[in-house]
Amino acid sequence: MVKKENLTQKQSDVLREIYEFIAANSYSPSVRDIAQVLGFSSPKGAGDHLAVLEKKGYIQKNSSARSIRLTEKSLWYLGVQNPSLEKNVDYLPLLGSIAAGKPIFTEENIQEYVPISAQIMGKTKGQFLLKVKGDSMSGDHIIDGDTLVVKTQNTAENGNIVVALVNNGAVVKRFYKHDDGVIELRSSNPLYEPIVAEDNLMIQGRVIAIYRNIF
Amino acid sequence: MVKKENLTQKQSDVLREIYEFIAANSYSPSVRDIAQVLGFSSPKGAGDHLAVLEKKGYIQKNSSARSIRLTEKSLWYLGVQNPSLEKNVDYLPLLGSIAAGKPIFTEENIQEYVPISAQIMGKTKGQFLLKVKGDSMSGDHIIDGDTLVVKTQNTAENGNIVVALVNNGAVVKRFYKHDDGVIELRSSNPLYEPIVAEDNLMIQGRVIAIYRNIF
DNA sequence: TAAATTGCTATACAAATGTATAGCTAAATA
DNA sequence: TATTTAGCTATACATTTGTATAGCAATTTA
Repeated sequence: MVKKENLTQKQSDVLREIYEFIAANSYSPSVRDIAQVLGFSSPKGAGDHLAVLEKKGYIQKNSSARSIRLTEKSLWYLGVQNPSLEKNVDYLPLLGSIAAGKPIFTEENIQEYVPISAQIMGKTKGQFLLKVKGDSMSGDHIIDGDTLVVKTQNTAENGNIVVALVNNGAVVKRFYKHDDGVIELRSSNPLYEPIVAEDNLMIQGRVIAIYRNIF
Repeated sequence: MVKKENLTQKQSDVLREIYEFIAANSYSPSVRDIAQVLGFSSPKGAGDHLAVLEKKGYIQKNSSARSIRLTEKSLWYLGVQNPSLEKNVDYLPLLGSIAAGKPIFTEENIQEYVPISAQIMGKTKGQFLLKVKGDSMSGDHIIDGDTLVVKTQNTAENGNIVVALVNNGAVVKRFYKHDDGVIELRSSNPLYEPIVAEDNLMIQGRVIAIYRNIF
């Protein structure tokens, strides 16, 4: 499961209501609009939530009327697309170097939110981006600097290219589970030895797409 | 020339200002915001223009603060894209099988327009997408089914991966020009013979990025 | 256990905002 | 020529709106 604990349930409700309002009206709700839908009798309740949401980076606003804007972070958090007219773009978090022992979707791990075409990508719920380091998967034509689109999942089928967390951090490998239960993570470059099952091996997701810039 | 006579110059100015404001702020201007930029000393001047623009179908609004929305008609009129999307997404044509002897950017060639993240792609002017067929470039880790992002240009430097039009259609190859002027298009898979210069060889563009779906 | 945070109610207020009234000039139209 | 339309100025006003003050209860954190 992806960790989304950065917001409380109430804060999440408020954020979702803002999204719903903008999706329906194409302009931002007022503080009182939010309070009314959430059942608050005072604008202050909603106003306090807005302040928290802004501090945590989920919205932007200023002192003008109806000036709330959803950030890319909130679009990813809600698992929704940009509410403004076109329905083609999703936002995926680009993760930096993933350290072992910590949840993968922590604040420090997320470098930026990248808009991705839903049209060529399909549904992007629970996906993230990861930069490839090294040439251990060159046999699968995945090379250093490539950006991977990873679908979050904690199991895999034999032969899947997965992102896994082992002792020394995150690795990209082909997944194989033997009959005796031993898990093997194979590089597709023969120069690299396979990693054999360890207790603390955790599958983070499956690679479903690759992006590469050629300069 | 497309007729754009449905609006007067002043009305057009007001409409453009609304667009500029939304593009800059991601929320609608107030009546007074518009009046100020246009140099009116009264909100009524701007308000009258808004009423006309709404009656003519260029905007929608209600009595709420900052509730102006641009219609598709106005986006077309101004020759712009949705201001909230324009920052992040460009549309690139995905070309089908390119036949020799015809211009590359014909209507029949364009299968669809794919929204592409400008953030990971950079400037996309004059670019197009092309599906790879065959494994002749597998040595460069470009394989069958990959989608190429191609920058339109009719020259290339040695070693560039280019899209070229030869007798039998479009090919993706590495470009080399010898001292004697002979042009050689090399596959990176040794199983394929190089193509040597022909009179009707035309460079269409250079490959600047690759996208691949893994199922 | 003490302090901070969350999540509100109730009330108030100044500023922002949409809209109305009245009227003016210049240009276009009938 | 008379009338309408476009394009404003000046002023006013009722809401809408963001925000502040004061306070309370429950929960979480230190």
